[in-house]
Amino acid sequence: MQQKKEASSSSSFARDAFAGQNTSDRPPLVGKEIQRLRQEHQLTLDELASKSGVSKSILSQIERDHSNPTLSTIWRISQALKQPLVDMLSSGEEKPRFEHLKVNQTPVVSSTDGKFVLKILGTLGTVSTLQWYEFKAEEGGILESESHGSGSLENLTLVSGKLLVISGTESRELISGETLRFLTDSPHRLESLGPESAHGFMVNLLNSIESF
Amino acid sequence: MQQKKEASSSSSFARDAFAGQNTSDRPPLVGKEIQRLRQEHQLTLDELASKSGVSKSILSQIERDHSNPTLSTIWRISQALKQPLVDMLSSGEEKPRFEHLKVNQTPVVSSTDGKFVLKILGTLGTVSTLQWYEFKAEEGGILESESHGSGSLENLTLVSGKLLVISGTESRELISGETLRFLTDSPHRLESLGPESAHGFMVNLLNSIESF
DNA sequence: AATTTGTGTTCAAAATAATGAACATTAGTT
DNA sequence: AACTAATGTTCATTATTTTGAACACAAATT
Repeated sequence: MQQKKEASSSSSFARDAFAGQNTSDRPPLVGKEIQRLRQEHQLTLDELASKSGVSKSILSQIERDHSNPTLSTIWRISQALKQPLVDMLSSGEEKPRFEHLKVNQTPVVSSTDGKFVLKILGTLGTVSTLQWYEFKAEEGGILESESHGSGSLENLTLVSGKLLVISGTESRELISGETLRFLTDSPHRLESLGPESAHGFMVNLLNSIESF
Repeated sequence: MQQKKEASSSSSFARDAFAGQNTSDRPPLVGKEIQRLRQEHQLTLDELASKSGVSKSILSQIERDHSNPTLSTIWRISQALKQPLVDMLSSGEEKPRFEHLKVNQTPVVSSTDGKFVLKILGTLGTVSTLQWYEFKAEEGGILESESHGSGSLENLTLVSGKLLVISGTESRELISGETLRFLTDSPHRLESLGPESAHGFMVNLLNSIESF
């Protein structure tokens, strides 16, 4: 179960198979990105190895694209670098696109207390690629949302009122006239701070790889 | 570390190490997602195997999370399923980021008489063209637009006021709260009828639609 | 019912990713 | 310069993914 060509070089992976730059017909080359992140964190290979549990020899090879890492290896590295796995692979990945289109009705969603009303103005795509909304919320009105999936981007414009936006561990306060864009690949929450009722628009881009 | 049990089973990967559901302290389990996509595309393991170049045996194992796939393997599968690689790994990833646009950072376009003000809330893409706007128009304010190209669709929501929309030979009158979708493959024109100033929101999809 | 056809699962073997130790290479000190 | 410390690369070995063929099972056909 061993021995073939390549006695000296431990692998023929990248040099032979993936010589060129990633032109989206080859697996993404994560090497340079990982190296960049490691150096940004001021870590040596040894340090990253002990932090991630991945041996430094394979780290060295991966950084030079001489090895084809497994999912768990990439994942352990991304954890050690506190970088979402997805971001490490996204360099040189495909761009957002719109596929099919089907225009639906415009349903209204409201919170249980009726204080937050969301009007879906339009939806694009069979797989929900794009949605846009108008919303109005009385003081204390809250909208809780689940994750919309990786790469999802929400664009919120507040016409009037005051709004608190919480996404992941971060939060922002919006005042009238401001626009906020944020990734919605984690649960998030909107809260109208009042006293004036909040009124605004939202455009949601689902599965758009490119962040802003 | 050395010496594992498991003589008969080809791998000890998932059953032993990643038994539970992904609680974001383990590599993402892509199996179910891949299987879902394959079935959505109505492909058998054999068909996906030949499309992707990945052997069906390993496909079977990956779908049941009995193997820890290689980056190139995941990538080949994602290509065959026409699914961005990143989306297949999306379960259990998070990374919220914000871009906060202050009031004065929002570009504004206005007609020469200053009666029609268009606020560009956001633009997506050098690739796929999507734009959305907020607008306010005093009585008599007019916005004239050239054709946006075949298949372009404009989605207009009026928050307040009265608006006349003319596209090609057709025209519609909008009142507060209404939404209008119309093709903009010919010159078109918006006019605020007053007396109250018109205020609304627009989403423009360029070259992405056949009909609605 | 028996046979064929289609589909997913397991098996033994081969390819290769991952590991720890040895080696090479640079950078910093004496 | 020579020595040392720190960092990255290569080597030999081990562990695991990947493959193609054989297998099991079910659905459809005869």
